Amino acid sequence: MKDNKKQKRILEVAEEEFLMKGFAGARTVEIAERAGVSHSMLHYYYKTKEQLFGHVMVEKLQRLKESVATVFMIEDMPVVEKVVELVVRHFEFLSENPDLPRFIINEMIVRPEYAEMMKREALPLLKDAVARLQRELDAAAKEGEVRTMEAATLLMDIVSVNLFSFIVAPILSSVKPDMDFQAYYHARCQENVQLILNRINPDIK
Amino acid sequence: MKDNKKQKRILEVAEEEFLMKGFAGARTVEIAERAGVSHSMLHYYYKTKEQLFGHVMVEKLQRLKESVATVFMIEDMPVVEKVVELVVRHFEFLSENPDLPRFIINEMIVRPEYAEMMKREALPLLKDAVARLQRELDAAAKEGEVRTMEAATLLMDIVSVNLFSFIVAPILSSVKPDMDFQAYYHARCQENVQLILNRINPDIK
DNA sequence: ATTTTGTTGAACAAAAATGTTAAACAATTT
DNA sequence: AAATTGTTTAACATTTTTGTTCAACAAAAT
Repeated sequence: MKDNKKQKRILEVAEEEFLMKGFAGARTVEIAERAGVSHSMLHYYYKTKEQLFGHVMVEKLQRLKESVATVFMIEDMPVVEKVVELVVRHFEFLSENPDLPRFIINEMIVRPEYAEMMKREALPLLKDAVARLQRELDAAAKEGEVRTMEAATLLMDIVSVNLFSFIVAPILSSVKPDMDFQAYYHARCQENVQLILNRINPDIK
Repeated sequence: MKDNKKQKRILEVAEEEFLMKGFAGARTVEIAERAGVSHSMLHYYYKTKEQLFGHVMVEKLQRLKESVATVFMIEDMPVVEKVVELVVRHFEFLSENPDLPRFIINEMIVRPEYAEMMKREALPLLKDAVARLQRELDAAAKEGEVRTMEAATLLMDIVSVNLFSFIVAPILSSVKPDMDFQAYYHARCQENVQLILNRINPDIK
């Protein structure tokens, strides 16, 4: 038929609702309502709330995977520049999916049944990425371009500073309601790049 | 009577349940059960789930305030050492309240009615802390002890790297089930201190 | 043109969760 | 000793939420 427009719409709204309110907080009737379809339609396409949630999860984990995959997509380039590129790309990914991390982390803790799924989906890729980065860092360290450090630690630093920039954004905006988000994000991304540069080589800049 | 032992127990369990599952996910019957009291007892002390949640919130915001207050409790001391001390104390606070931040951030987004309360409770103190730190940083910058930087940014960096160490801990432990948490936290705290030191003065160490 | 698929509405069933009540009794206070 | 407060049990009422069904109709596919 008409390309399952309504089914897609349900999924879209469900994503928003689940991300905002979590599994327990979201309401199927509200999802249907906001999606502009009848209550029965929702159950026509998705038997249960659980199933609908499953679809959202799969979709989201897909994006998380893509996020990790950006590490590989960076072609041959000096490791320092590569790290900067990594920070920026990760930051951009978060700009487009600002509340994905909060959602994932929460549902992993609140609903351990999904932790397994996430491990299967995202971990192998991540491990590979860490191993590659480690090799490059070690090589650069031999040349004295960067200090010796663990790739896993570096990645954690990158993710943590970037993530936090987004997690606190709603709090900051409630403090300063007239806050300029664009300017904030721009400044924050640069701050984060700086911080990570300092981290891999205290002598840079 | 016997010092409201049961009432306290209910609150304790409610805290755990709300922190783990959020307001929407927690169940009053389960709280009563786990607290070892009857269902009616719970409603005897706390009319509604909402009210019980309110008590938990107040308690938690109190701790958050105390966390912020540590900034003031640090006596006269060179600003660099003070910052190190700050990182360590904040890290220790998180060790004792590992899922408080996730809970607070979540409920702020999911239940905006509590955001107001949090602002009233924690923000004035925080603003004061930032202003004080800024003055000290500026003074130290004049002496060339640290680079010029915004106190708010520094605090954000501290909170973000510390927070993240805790947020990822459950994920890491699911990857390596035999992981040594004690060792992890110890290493992580030192890494974070290093990172922040680099941040305020790239020439240190 | 007919069959299948999508869609609604409205009512309804079932389940889950919250909140209430009353009787009985125990412990504590006054 | 009497009154108050804490506590349980167990039933029940209420509300909220999820999930079902069915009749009717629209749109698309065959």
